[in-house]
Amino acid sequence: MGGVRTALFNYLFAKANQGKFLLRVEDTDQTRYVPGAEDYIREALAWVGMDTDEDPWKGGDVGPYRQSDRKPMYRQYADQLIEAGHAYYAFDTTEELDEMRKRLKRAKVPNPQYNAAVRMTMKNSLTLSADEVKARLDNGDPYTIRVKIPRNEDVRFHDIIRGWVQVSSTQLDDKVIFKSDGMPTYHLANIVDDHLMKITHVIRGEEWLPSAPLHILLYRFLGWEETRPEFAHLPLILRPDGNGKLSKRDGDRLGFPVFPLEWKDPSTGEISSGYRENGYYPEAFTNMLAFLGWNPGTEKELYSMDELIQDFTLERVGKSGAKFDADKTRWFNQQWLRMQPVEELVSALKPNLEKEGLSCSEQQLPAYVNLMKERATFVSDMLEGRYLLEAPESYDDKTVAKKWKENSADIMNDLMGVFEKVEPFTSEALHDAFNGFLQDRELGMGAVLPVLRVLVTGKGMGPGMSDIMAFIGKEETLERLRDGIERLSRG
RNA sequence: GGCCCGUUCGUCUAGGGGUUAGGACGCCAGAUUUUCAUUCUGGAAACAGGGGUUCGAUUCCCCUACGGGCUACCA
Repeated sequence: MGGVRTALFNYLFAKANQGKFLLRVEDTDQTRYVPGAEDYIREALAWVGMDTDEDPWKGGDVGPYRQSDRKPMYRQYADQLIEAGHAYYAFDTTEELDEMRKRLKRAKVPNPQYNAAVRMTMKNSLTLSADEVKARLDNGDPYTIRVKIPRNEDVRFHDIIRGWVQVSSTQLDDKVIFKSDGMPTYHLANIVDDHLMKITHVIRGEEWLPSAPLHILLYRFLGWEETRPEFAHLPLILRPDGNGKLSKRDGDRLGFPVFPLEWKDPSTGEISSGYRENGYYPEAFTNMLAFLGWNPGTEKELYSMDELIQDFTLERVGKSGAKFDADKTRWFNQQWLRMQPVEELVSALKPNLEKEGLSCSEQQLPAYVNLMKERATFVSDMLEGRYLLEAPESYDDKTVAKKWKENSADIMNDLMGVFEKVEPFTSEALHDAFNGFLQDRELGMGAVLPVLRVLVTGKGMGPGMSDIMAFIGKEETLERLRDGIERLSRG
């Protein structure tokens, strides 16, 4: 959901500014390839209603839209950087790098990195002779290409959300920008692609803030400063238990889905539940996500996607991380459920009823929904009203224990007599008949109604009884009463 | 450890040099409803701490504390 929110903010910003929203798949790390992930992303975006203007499937003017398909495009920029003296070949093995880090750690170097201070002690084209470098290259020895971070220079850049950020280049390391497998790392690929694809705004999570100075430097080294996109680093979504940022690995352990759609990890087979499968409206999900870090500055909280587009600005995005709140998410869903037209709720409820083996006539469905929707957060909550469709199999123990008295059977029998004469069997008529009965017999509501309810529905709570009885009809009502009286009388 | 970012009710947040510091979720109480839910009314609940600047700081600056992020041939 963190990824969905990042996409959402990008989408809203693009749409609010008459821009285009394009999807680029950043799959430069082949070791992390996950089958099905692309389709999942596509489906998730479709579910929440973010239409892409250009993407790997649809194509567009600046494709391809998958970095693995753009592989041949990157090398020349790495070479350009080497030629300009902003990058160099590095031949260090993993073991040598580990050793270097251990060495720095032992020496208690405050900032142990592959940087200006150590690069002259490593195996790279800065330390090796030109002949040796050429020999290694010709020989096909594995190598990476690293940026040569300038010494002691303040890198300053403006972030739309955070204002001016300044970092000393001394803190930066000579990041690998081109891997030994021939693929660029994120840092290079991202800059090259954003430039080539004419990206105007980089709106991403705060976890990227520390590498933003590197990106600024790369734009400069590549000579693209003039057209460099603007940056906006979004605050992170934090775990409700206050322990770090929300991550995929949190799965359902926190008691709520962290995935928009159900996700089955193809390697472990582990299933993580999704908001969609849990009965959330995509509108509620989006609404909730938008308000994690953004607000319109008014008291309006219920926002459709179109309204979000209308009111969204990056200036109103906050700076601090937001703990995810599952209760509020449910509340958003409840609100969205209520805004649904009855027909929508009817068609959403149908499959739920079927799954439970319940059937309800088309004519009765709207009435069912109207009776139950006020007390539902999810469509499936309306199943609570199953007693509208079938006689109860058991009676709520608590209500029976508290309300079923010696004379209850007699009272109910008399009440049946009253209901029998109600014609037509409407809610209003039943209401009047019932009240008349209470008056005649000088009985209190509390003594009679709960008993009536438990007999007819089996429950201790629910919508108004006259509505329920009118819904199920005279015959069924009387039958349930007869049946219930008998069963409870037997104890 | 180093660097970067952040800090208003429990949570999401509004606000911004002088306010009874506002709203929402959740919680509690009352009203309505026989009940539950809904609805309505009310309530408890916050400017992390210390220094400055100022007539006046929650708001501006610094320090500390706390939280978070990054520190890979991952993104």
